[in-house]
Amino acid sequence: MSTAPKTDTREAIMSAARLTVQSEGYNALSFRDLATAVGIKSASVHHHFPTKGDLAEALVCRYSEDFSARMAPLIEQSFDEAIAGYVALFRGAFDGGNRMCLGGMMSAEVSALPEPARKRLEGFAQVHRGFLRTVLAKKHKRLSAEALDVRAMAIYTAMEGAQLVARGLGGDVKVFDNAVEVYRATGLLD
Amino acid sequence: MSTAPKTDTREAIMSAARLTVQSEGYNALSFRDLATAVGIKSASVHHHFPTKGDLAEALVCRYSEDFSARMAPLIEQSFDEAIAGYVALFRGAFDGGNRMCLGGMMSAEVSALPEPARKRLEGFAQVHRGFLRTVLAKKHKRLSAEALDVRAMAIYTAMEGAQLVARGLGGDVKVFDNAVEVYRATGLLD
DNA sequence: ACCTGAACACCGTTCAAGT
DNA sequence: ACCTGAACACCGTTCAAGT
Repeated sequence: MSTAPKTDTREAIMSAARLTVQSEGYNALSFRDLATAVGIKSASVHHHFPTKGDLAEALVCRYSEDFSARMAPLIEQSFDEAIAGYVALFRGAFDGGNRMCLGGMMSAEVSALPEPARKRLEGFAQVHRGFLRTVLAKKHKRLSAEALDVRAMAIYTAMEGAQLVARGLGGDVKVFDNAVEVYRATGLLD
Repeated sequence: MSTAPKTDTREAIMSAARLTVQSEGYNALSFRDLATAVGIKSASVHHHFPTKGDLAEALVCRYSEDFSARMAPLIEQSFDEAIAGYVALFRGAFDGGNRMCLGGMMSAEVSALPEPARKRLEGFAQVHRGFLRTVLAKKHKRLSAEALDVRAMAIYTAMEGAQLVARGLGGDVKVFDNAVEVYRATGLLD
């Protein structure tokens, strides 16, 4: 297999870092805490990720891949099911800890990111736009490619906002659910 | 007058801190940089704000007041004008630097905030809910108070999301404008 | 009341050194 | 290749000391 066990130190660092970024933020991420979590010393983390910015880039890249993989099976489903599944991916952040989409968190902290990591953030937005464009295209056969893209992005931004605000209010899933229900009722998710 | 000149050190600290939080984030805010900006020493900042958390609380509180003051004149206008004015308040963040709503930024970094500051964040959400509820009530005479509240919050979350994502994509106002246009076209802002 | 220098335990990063 | 201790300039915070 080309995909080895992959339970090595580098993977352990990324795994621990991802959770911390989602719950505390990138600026709150510490190489020393990370090192302690995986059982090495702070200086050793730099062997796998020369700078914190390099780790940020790897994290956004990996998160995009993971999100993409979880959206993939939804494409074959009906429009309503695909949208519901997409919403569920964001809603899942509230299960077990007040986490947040890593893309949304990094968007807030973009000023701390080096250029390569910012590019990955654009890639993350592309992943959402691409998925939603495909889903929307099923239902809106007459919309132009541009119109589908713009509409796709609006759904993505609305989901990030519902998650951001609900998180700020103590991880109140009700706030998230209520917002999504209005999105649906008013037609944003049609 | 009860409102004195107010150009004292405390105000200077809050003013500088607000801009830094909006552009870099709360976790990136440094007491030492703040001290340098206002011409005192790091330890002196603690005389005005004992802890960083106290400063956070004061910042969210003040920001809520300012936002509320800027929304107030919109209430007397027509529904469309009020919504347009509300959207403009969020759009203004992109003028001069890639800033972000302080409430949105603090929502992402909520884990770093002490309880009193989190309460102020709830107050900030209340300010938006209260304003939008009043505006929506003009148009939707038959909606219940609860329905108006939920709808108001959904508009607030959608605006925060459009700003968050646009900021993440390099402060691209086009992303923000496009998202708002879809919000409007689909009926979320009706 | 308002400010300060010095100390504390933190932070990312670098580097020479180990295996 | 992978790890380490020690050093650097940073961070929030505390405190005794100044005016």
